[in-house]
Amino acid sequence: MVSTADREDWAVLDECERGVIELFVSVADVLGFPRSLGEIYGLAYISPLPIHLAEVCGRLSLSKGSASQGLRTLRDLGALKPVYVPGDRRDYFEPEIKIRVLLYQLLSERLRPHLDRSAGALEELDESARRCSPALAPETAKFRRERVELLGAWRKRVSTVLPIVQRILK
Amino acid sequence: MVSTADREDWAVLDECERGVIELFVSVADVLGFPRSLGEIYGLAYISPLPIHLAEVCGRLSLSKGSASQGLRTLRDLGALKPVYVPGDRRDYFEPEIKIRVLLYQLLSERLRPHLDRSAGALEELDESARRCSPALAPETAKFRRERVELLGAWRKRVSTVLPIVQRILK
DNA sequence: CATTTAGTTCAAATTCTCTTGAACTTTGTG
DNA sequence: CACAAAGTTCAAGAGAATTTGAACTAAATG
Repeated sequence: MVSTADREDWAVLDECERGVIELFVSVADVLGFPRSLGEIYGLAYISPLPIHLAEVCGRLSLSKGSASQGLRTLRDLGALKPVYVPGDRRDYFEPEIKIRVLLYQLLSERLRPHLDRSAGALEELDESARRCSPALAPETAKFRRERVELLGAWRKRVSTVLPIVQRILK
Repeated sequence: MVSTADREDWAVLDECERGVIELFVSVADVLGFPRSLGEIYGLAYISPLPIHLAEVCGRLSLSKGSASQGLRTLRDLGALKPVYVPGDRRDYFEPEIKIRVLLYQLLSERLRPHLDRSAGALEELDESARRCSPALAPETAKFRRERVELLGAWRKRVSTVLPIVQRILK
């Protein structure tokens, strides 16, 4: 084995690469994702070939731990897709570049689970409202029941609109 | 003035109120807002009367600083609306409860500014790509120009879809 | 089967965000 | 005009989220 085997030196990011990565970092920020996710996706996006762990560490100066976690999260989100490279043991990834798919998966992974959880929470809330009612002035109890009902209506509305939005993105 | 003037004791939240507030805390979480915003909006949402600063501090055990900031942020987002109460110097707020309006304002305040900023960033990127081209293999330079162009297409697409979504929420 | 390489895991450290609380401004009251 | 009440501001503290790095597992190689 050559002496430089485990300490490959990766090319420093040029202006254009930095710009693209910066843009994705700001997108990650808006979406509430950690900076490193934006960096990794950005690198994948502007790289002509699939990327792999060591490259991410080397070119972005991220620790192996961060890079590994980041790659996994992005794969789980569907933002990076595994690519099989024959004769190479490393895991390569290329970016999903269809905005429709990206947004669809984002909505599915983030909003949908919350909507599902809240369905259960709303039922419990309904019971809570009922349980608390006797201790309250009748008009207060009524007001609360209405507000809790409204929450249910909101949930329904968002649940209905979500698939439509996803379809529009087509 | 009575001795208890500045140390009013507010009713402890009952089960139903806690439940509603908890739900909004989880919404805030999904949207990447601080917990306190969820709590304050939740309190306003389940309160039959407009709320004010001291009430927020007292019932949610938040500091005056947090409450003040939180109320302002929610007002800026359009999630809380100022209510004038004659003969009372305090600032009262009631919640915006039209989901359409809430979501519309959320999209406008969060996504729109980012889209606008990115328009400028993309132009610069385009120049960057051009500047970096001479130093690259022709096919790499071409690949980059395409990817940068694609970013522009994404932005356009999202900019187009956003108003449509807002209209659907009608 | 010992060694090397790819990748994962997780506790500790770091960094960043949010909250607190005290000082301050402003406005109303006697 | 002194005082009280409402609200703001912001530096410092507390807390949460992210990143690191070292120890680990798994798989390939000779």
